[in-house]
Amino acid sequence: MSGAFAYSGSAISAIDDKGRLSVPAFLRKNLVESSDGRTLCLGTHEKWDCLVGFGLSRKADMLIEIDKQWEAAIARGDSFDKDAAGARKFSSLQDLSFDASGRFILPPQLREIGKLESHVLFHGIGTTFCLWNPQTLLDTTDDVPVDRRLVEHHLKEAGQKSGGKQK
Amino acid sequence: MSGAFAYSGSAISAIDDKGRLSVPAFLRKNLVESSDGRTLCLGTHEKWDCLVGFGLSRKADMLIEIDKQWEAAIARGDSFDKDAAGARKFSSLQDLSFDASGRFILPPQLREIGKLESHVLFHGIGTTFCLWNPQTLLDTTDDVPVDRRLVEHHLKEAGQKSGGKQK
DNA sequence: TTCGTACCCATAAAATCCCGTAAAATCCCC
DNA sequence: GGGGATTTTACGGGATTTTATGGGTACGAA
Repeated sequence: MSGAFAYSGSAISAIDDKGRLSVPAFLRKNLVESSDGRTLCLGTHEKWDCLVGFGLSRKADMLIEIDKQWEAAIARGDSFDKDAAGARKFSSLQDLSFDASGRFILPPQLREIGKLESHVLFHGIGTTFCLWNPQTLLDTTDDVPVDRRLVEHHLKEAGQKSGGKQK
Repeated sequence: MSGAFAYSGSAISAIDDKGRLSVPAFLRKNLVESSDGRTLCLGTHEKWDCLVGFGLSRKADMLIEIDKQWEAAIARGDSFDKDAAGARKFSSLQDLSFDASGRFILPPQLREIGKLESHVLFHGIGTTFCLWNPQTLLDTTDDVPVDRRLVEHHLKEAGQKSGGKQK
């Protein structure tokens, strides 16, 4: 079923002057399969200071999930606020399509909330992946289990590139 | 089935002097599919201080939901007033059609009830979407789970635009 | 006639597509 | 298993198309 996608790995990617950035190649295949096209769902993370992403099919799963909860509740005679559940899950989610070369436009709201500046660290965590400002990830005091050495490596790499280009 | 439409994301849209406003592009495709044409169903929200919208096909789903509630109630030995449920769901609903450029006229009653003034925040919550006065949404004490940062961002954006234009 | 509404045109801004390039990853043949 | 050849990637930049929105106009109902 659609839950068969396990996102893993990490990579860094730059945001250009037009606000575009490319989906790292290692996520792209998964996204294309899971979305039946080049679509990426992006939203704010409920707890962490980053964005979350996944393919379209996960949205359908979320809808089904809510429906199941509702049915279970009415069977018990309990009330269940579908709209509240939906708002929590869907309100920040945007469907973005990326072009043949793998790039999409990062909407300014999400960019601001995710504190994303010049570089974005993509970071698979299983059913979803996260988009971090690498510095934020290093500085965070939240309990985000990542190997800091990896982040530092990516940061160094990104620094070299942009450092080399800014003449 | 028709429930395949998951409305998500948010955007702000302005009401012009004629009372027209445009359906944000990200909702339009869904609406056209779900309505087999350019139709939008709009009504008041049962609990929140906003309007609800969706495509035509959702009306059939709502009937099914009421039926499920009724069946669940019978199974528990409770009573369930289908007519009351129907009235709650359907009486405020209007089918509106939007033109080729995506605009429709907001009926004055709905506009008043939804407290909609110059700008409307469209806000997908899964099977439906909401139309809020952004300020009302920020001020609300109801349990409406939204990322306030998003609403604030949209408000700021809208303020800049209209602020710049009002000479 | 006069209002309300659908339709048409115009425009600026934003999103999408297309083409080019250089670096990195992959292949492949001896 | 090395090293050049080919393919993929990550970007930059320009051209085209879609949006959001203002404003006019014609048509049907009151």
